[in-house]
Amino acid sequence: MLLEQMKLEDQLKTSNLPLARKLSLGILVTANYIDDRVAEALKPFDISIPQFNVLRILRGQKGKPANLSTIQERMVSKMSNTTRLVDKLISKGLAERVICESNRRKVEITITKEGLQLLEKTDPAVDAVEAEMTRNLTEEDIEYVTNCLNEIRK
Amino acid sequence: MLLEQMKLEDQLKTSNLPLARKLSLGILVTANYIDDRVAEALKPFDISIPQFNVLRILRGQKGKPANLSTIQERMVSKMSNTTRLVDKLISKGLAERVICESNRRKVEITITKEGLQLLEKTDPAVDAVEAEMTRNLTEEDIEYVTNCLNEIRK
DNA sequence: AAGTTTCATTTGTTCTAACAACATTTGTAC
DNA sequence: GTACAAATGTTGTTAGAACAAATGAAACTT
Repeated sequence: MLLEQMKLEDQLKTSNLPLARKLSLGILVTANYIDDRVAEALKPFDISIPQFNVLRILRGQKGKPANLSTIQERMVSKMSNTTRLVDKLISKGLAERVICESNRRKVEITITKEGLQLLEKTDPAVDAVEAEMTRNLTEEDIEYVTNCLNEIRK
Repeated sequence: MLLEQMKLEDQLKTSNLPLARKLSLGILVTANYIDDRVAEALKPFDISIPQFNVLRILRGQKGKPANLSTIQERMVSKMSNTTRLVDKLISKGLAERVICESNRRKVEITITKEGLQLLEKTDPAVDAVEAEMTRNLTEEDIEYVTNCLNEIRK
């Protein structure tokens, strides 16, 4: 499975692409790699990455309900149809949705006990993947790269 | 449009997330950012990013036809259904497909003159986006980050 | 040389994403 | 208070992705 990327890997490492393109390609390829690894770690728990991300956002609320726009603000990808994503979580019993009483346009979404329990099981798996992926990097490397990435998005 | 990411951006920059997660999140968010920017640059030309990537792969063959598996090896994402992606290019007149004579299981895909002309128009737009995104980084920064990304995928 | 395995691609199906149009509630201006 | 605009979600539709099964061609085995 990883061998399938070999050819592109070679291009990235040896070719004389313009630097900016090499970086951009490197980021895209690495993001894909991370997604694959995380998705694999989540597979035993029958949950997709977007669903997992929403669940973590809900947990991050620490009991305070989130409405849809809050979730969208915190998602990594734009997620045009968050409604149906939340539907999925609800149908799995991992989240709940109530119409907000003070502003009935809004909707209050919370994570259920089952959702929290699921995250407790997935956390170690995802943490392990993340730790393994960065095993060759020092703390300084990580800080440095993170800062450079922030510069790109400025 | 960029304001919508503020909340997540804040998390990334200020929060005390574990370093490995901060890096992983940073890469994913940046990859999304790049995709958005490039897609925007390609919009006037009515071509999606996957289609654009295939076209560039075909051009990189310098006349030598590519078969499907070659294309897949060079794509950033796994692309389960490359057949239909190439169909799209063909229906737009940007690529051609012939059955390989020496091994009739294979298929030979080439870029057409129209495809090349399209790329000549998109190149400056995409180059500009890439240059603009890396404007705050030095060559050393880029090399350094690229190497770190390579380490992650090892 | 007939049968089995492997290779390269295609096709079918199901699920998700993107985009736009719609609905409903709230806020504001007369 | 009625009218109009803005905020917040939902739904419809269309296109693309994921996965598995199927097709057809070449290679291997005995």
